[in-house]
Amino acid sequence: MNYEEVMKLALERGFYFPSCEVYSDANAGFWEYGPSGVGLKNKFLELWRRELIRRDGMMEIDGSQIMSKSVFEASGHLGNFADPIIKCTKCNSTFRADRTIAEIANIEIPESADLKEFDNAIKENKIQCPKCKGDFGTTKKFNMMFKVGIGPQEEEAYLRPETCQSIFVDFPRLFKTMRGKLPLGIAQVGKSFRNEIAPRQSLLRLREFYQAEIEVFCNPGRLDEVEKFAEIENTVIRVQTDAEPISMTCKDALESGTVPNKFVAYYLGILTEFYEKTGIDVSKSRFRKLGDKEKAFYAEVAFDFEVETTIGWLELVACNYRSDYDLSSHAKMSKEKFEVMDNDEKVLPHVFEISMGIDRSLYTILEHSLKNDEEHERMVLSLKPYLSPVHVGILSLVKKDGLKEKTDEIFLNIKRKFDAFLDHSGAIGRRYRRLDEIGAPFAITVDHQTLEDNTVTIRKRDSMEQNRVDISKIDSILLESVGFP
RNA sequence: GCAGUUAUAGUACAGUCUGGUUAGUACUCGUGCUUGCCAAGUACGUGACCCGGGUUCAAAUCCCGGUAACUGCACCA
Repeated sequence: MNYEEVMKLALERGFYFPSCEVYSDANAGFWEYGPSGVGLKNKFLELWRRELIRRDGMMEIDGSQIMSKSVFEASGHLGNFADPIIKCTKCNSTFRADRTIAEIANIEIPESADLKEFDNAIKENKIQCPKCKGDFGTTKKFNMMFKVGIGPQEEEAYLRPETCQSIFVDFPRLFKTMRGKLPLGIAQVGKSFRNEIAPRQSLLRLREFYQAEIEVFCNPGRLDEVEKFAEIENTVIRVQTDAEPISMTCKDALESGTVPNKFVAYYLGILTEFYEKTGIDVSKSRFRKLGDKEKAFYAEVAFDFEVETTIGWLELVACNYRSDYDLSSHAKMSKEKFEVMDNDEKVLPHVFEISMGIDRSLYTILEHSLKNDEEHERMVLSLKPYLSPVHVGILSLVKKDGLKEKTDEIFLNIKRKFDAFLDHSGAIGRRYRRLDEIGAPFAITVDHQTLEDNTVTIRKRDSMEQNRVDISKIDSILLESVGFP
């Protein structure tokens, strides 16, 4: 299904909707999750924990969203996360100063240069607005971080633009107190904040968004000593270095030099296995190797995990080899020691990052799962059962003759074990359709025969097929069918 | 941020050009009846003119400003 259909479903069925929508001063780039969206998100994260965190023996932390100025001085975000920007005084269009100067006058000025250099270059080369030939105002820095004032003195601090900085600054304590050993993965789920110039397309470009980030700390001298590589060596990943993505096993990716070492190949492998289990069609995915100009300022090698959707390729995960960029800057700035012992060797670990955009992932899951079943005139959200916000609908065929009471009783018995939804009202078919749209894989229906022999029917969402089972079997059937793989 | 388009119930749309009665339709949603396993029928019901200002006797409708969404450009650490 396309973006519009997903949007309609999101609005009608409580997946997500605009924030503060009853007020006219609501800002762009802020959206909220409704009950169905939260259900999906929680289960997605549980899968993430199972498939990546626990599988790899990582630690998970939960850090502050507001962090001190020094953190971002060290991380480079105060310097590099800002673009030099020029604004046309006539038509108000905004341009990147460095790029515009390079394009028109063919002069390369690094984006971190003093702002006066840009102003001088504009003056000397008489650079004008490419759109309207108006004059430019002075160069300003636009920083994408939200600044906040702490306490009555309004001390300068920032909302984090990525969750991983807490992982870096917490690393020394975690390594010591949690008896860390390299390689060590530390993960975090939480919100990040970026003051996007043009937020667009609901969950796809937000100013406040969820990330699930993993930072794996490793000894740079041992990137090919990865025993667990055997687990994924035959896993097929899709890698794009040139024009088209190519399917290859992790082993082939490594041996052909497409991926630099076993360490990186291992994580690309388990990441692909994770996404396969979300129901996203990984045959439409690619790890796109980024060129020097596209990479983030901290990245040495970078692969973006992208998935094809009806609105084009979407970047769901950034996989960056950040080397010792972060730890060495934090060590320098804080004057703390970030080196650790790896066997007999003292090393400043390097970092490989798997930075996942949760909101975009959820959108992609919805788009890849939503099907129009024309034969039965219904929309079906074919979510993996373990990701569905509602596991099972509990329905009475009719309300009367004691069926309602019997249905209530069944609901009472399972509502704490499963995400169950009780529904008595309206035509049975309509209730099935509603459950189909929020992706509930099963519906249990109580009918007159239930009162006679204690059996109910279980309807499957995708096939619409129904089986009659004993009430005592419901628990074990659901347990098996909606459990995580 | 620039340009274009748009903004009416939960959703999709009509009405706006040409200002004037109780803002209409479909689906949805709620309650009853009916049927008794796939959006049926039936009756009743809930529910909206994006925000602010102006013009006018009178504004959903005209004018100005704002906001948001969509498309394109630019931006995307």
